[in-house]
Amino acid sequence: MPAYRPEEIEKKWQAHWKEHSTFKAQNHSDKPKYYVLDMFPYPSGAGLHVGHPLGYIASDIVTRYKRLQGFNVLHPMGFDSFGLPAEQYAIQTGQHPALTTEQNINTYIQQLSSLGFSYDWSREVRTSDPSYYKWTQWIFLKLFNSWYNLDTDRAEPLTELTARFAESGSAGIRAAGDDEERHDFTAGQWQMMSEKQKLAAVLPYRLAYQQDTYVNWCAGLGTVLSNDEVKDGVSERGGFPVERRLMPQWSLRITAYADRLLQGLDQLDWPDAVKEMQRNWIGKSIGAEVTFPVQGSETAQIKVYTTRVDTIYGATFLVLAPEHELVDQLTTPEQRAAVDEYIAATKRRSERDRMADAKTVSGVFTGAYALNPVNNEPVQIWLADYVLAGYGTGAVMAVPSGDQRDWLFATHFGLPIPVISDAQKDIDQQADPTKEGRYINSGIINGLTYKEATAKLIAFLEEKGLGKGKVNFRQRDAIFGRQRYWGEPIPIYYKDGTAYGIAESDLPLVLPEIDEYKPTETGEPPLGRAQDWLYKGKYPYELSTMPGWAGSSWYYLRYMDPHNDARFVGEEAEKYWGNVDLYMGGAEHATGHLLYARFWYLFLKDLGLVSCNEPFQKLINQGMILGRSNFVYRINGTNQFVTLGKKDQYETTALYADVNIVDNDVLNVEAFKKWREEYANAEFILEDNGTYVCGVEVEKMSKSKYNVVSPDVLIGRYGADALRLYEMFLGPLEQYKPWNTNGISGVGGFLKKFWRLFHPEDGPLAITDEPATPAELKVLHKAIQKAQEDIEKFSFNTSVSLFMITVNELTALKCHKRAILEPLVLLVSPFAPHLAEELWQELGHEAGSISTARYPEFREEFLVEESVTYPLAINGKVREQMQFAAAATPAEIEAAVLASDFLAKHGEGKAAKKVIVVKGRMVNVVV
RNA sequence: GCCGGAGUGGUGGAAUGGUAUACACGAGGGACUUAAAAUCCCUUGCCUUCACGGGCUUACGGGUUCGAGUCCCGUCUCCGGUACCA
Repeated sequence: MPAYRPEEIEKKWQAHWKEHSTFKAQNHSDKPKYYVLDMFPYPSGAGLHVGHPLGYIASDIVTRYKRLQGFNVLHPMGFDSFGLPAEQYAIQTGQHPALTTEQNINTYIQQLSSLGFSYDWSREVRTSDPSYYKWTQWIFLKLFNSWYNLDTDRAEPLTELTARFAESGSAGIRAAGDDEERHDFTAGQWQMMSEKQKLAAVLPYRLAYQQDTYVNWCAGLGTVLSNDEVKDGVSERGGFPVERRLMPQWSLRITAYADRLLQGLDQLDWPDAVKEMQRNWIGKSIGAEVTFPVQGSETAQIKVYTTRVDTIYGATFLVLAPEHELVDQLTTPEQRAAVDEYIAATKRRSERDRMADAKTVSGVFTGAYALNPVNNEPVQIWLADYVLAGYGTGAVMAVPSGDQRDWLFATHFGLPIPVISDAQKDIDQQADPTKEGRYINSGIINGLTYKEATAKLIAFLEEKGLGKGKVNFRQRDAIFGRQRYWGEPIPIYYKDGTAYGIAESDLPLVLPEIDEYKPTETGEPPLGRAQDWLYKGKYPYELSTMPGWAGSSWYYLRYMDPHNDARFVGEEAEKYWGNVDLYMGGAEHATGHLLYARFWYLFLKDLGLVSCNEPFQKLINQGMILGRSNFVYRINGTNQFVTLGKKDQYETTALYADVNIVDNDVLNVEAFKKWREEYANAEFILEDNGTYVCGVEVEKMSKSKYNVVSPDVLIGRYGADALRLYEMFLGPLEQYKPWNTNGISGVGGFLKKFWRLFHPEDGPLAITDEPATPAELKVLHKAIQKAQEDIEKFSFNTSVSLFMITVNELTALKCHKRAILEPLVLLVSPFAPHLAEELWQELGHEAGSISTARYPEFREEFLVEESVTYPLAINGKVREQMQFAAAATPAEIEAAVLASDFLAKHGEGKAAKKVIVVKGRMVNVVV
């Protein structure tokens, strides 16, 4: 083959790999295992743009490199194929989402294959496939049939709980979750209960449970959303408003695992940013719960949660969430109207308004007083919407001298702001939350330090039964139902209004066909339209489906043993593959998917079904590739467009121009006229050199900005190997960086030069068996050393530069020797696998065998130099260079430098005070 | 506000505390060509000088060091996350 023709060799090898299942991974091997995982995509209708493959390319390089290093590598791909877009499309067109999803997946597979990824496609999974979601449902049933025992600190089967109920009732059982939802009973009472009563008693213990919950209701999507699906008060998908609403919902008790999810982070090799985000999301806080009796009431009391119990003597009022259950009871007749008005006003305001308006202080006095438990002083009870019903106890003790929010509130309503520490300053200006100093005006803790005071107060409150130390988490349980069609049916049916899990032997519960993908007339979810959809022909099924993150919470386990229909993953396969060694994906999943997947893993671990501590040992977030948008400037009120350099002479409007008709920011004017009908007669004011120059902005790639670049076009023009190299060459993997198609010609040129080392003048293969020279060996081994170092630290951009430098040097040396070029093919093969596979075969190896070869061995001895060039500096400024034998000692070098005319030439007549010689590096003369 | 991350040529970026600007794009000049594409060669941080050379430069201001893009302190800007969380 003469010239480098990527279009030919890439198709050839892709077909070969497919036909020979080159990358099929075995579940039994003597080799050490390595599991490289990409976050699987949702197959959208738009297909891939150049930003998507970035992480896949990087993980494929690691995969191929690890194979050459002798590992048995698992590198699978699949599809997160349930989801809203397909369903929205179905609503509009009536097309079954399964159909469009299938088409989209086929496009994805075709595109991914054209990039030469070495996936083991025999392990592909799709979350919407019943043979897959059978096991998603199975895990749900396990959650449904488990509770969390705080004494053993793990999940246990519900049967163990009910056995204890039968033996000794609910006494002494410590379970994760809200005890307020549960009732106490004796063993005798339990035995007297009907089945329905028993199930009701057990429900609040389950790890998958149903309960009336405040949810994020999104009317635009017709469903509830979890916290991580809501951004800035609107839905992440579609940007529809979201409001708080009380609804019966299925939830998963992720809060039971909050502490373990927090602790586990320490052992993970993850970016600090992601770990920190998870820590913040879990939001552990250590404080105390304190009870304030209500003045004039025998029974009513208000529990507050505080992290600063030491400031309790400064608490001059309490603030309750407007939704607090005692509000009605507390409100005095005189304040009734004001309170009702305030609550109504709060309800009218959407979540978004409340957030946008965080600075405004609002609140209302209930008229009631509580008693501060440490000194029995009466404190006013107020309502304000800055207190959240869902966090802590829904009530706070306000300490205006120590908390800025309380300070603003007190200032606004003219409440007292007593000083409680001798270290507090400028209390009339703002709150001072200092923990320094000693307490004043603080009863039993006067004169104590922060630590002493906290301990003393908690002991005091515990003794009186009015408080206790308490740990709180910001994280809420995860809402698990969606009122949508295109998701896994929740395997629950109702008998006489009580929820039952369907039998495991009846799984999967297959998604039924329906006539339209909309809610029913009565407002039930779409599944309400299914005809005769009843368990055992008589019991109605749950109508909500699982959220998008259900299937993605365990897919990495299924890849280990994807065709097992007896178990979610075979025991042996799970033991062999263990957990994921390298997980590559976007940072946007930091608090959603990555937290849920860890939660499910810990749960499965508790049940003895998996064998590691954490699912993903190392995580890398690839950065996003941003689009580079181009603009044209239309003179207002005309169809005239003015070039960037002259636009300031006119009143213009910037309009997007498709980047595919712009080259180096120069607009192809004819293509622009043809691009859209309204531009057919456009006129142009050009630069003086006759071109139309466009404006530029870097922003996210999206259709509406006409800045999307498709990999297909670039592969057609430069080849997949060039695209792979170029995406890596753009910059550090984790960084955000703009796409600029122009640069790809650079790596294209590199590949051609590489090819010419084997095929001089683009002629036939011309490789010699001559022994390599020391200079050539040095180039090669420098490359082996650095390529290896770079891959180990995921610095692929520098690897590509390294290859370019290496090829430039070998070209200059006119090197066409097998001894140098054969190892070089191996070095390049993880990056440009098609080219490498072709050359490997030309070099006489079996077709398609490069991935089973061994990585070349680095040998230090070839790098040893006889002489070294030292830069000579005066006071750190380099002035000259001088050669020394590599073996020269620092003393010899110093003597030689001082003996030379170096100081005379550059020393400005000063004498040398000191000479620093760094062996092999440089010489610095201090004068 | 709080928590992360980042600021180096026209652009993407490189640099174990040791010759800043590698590699590539773009730009300028040239060769080949009737011309274009492709390819190849040269120049390309800024200032100064006819030139040799010299000076300056890693967001800004300090510091540590023989020596700082790199370490420390302070300031500014940008990006991401998060936010009445008591």
